Amino acid sequence: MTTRGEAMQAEVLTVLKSKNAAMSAYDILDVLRGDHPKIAPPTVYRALNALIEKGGVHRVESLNAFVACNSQEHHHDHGSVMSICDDCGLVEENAAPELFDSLAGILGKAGFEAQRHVIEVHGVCSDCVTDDSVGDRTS
Amino acid sequence: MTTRGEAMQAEVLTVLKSKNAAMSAYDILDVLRGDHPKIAPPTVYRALNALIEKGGVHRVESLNAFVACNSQEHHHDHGSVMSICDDCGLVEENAAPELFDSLAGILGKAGFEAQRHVIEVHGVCSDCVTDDSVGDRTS
DNA sequence: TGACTTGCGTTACATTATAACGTAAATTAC
DNA sequence: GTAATTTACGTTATAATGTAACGCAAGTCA
Repeated sequence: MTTRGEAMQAEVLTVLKSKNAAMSAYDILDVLRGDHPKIAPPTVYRALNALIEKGGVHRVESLNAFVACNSQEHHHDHGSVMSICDDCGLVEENAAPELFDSLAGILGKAGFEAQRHVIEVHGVCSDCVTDDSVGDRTS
Repeated sequence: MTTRGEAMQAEVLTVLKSKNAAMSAYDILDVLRGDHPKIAPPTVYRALNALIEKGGVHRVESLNAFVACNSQEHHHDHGSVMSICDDCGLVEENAAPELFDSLAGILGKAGFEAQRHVIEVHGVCSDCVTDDSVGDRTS
């Protein structure tokens, strides 16, 4: 195990944390080009994959994008539910242990052995629900 | 409302139904090129989108692919859980009404108004769990 | 039949992601 | 300390997925 690459991972994580919303790999790439004019996609994808393995970043499958995992408690063990506001782009993780129990029951009955859970709910966050205005979508 | 395009939708659905697994839009495209040598991506995507609206096809977000909805009962109203076998590619829909109640509770507390649920569980299906052999993955 | 609407086919391109290769950095052996 | 080894990084190139936009053909209606 080396420590090479961790500098880049830290930079990517900083970029992601500067937003509450998901960013595409190419969004991140554009930001990083400020400091690294010659940076290329594989560098970003490698950093992202390393961060995902460590649990510091989640991939949002339904957006083909990435978010920093800001939750103090690591509910990765039980899994978590992502809520995605389609209005402002806010992405949040919600703990939901009983939901995973329920899932395990349903799929276990079918003889399915679960390994990875993708639970992403699109909708409108509390801020945007009460906000009459429209078109606030970031980007 | 016109009936144009429904022929293509029917063809796409037939292709999808010929597999128990998810297919990418370009997989479908390749099959359709047999009968339609000059077919292009937008034709396939338009047919897929129309089929998805009607409920005959689901998009698998975590695979960037599509499956025919083979369930007789339409649990789309309550939503459904997709199980995806990473070994053989099998994709199945599982009814899970109590799970959606649980989700509604969790997100409702946070003030989130859900509109679309993406619930996809990757793992190994019952056939592949009991099957010692490996590398059976279709494609 | 002619005016109008709808959406299809096509071209071109945008977006997302990875294969592959040479090399530089870190590690280990000596 | 230096050579051998391993690791993974940067780079180039390309693959895979998805869509904008335009002109025209099919259907609709007067």
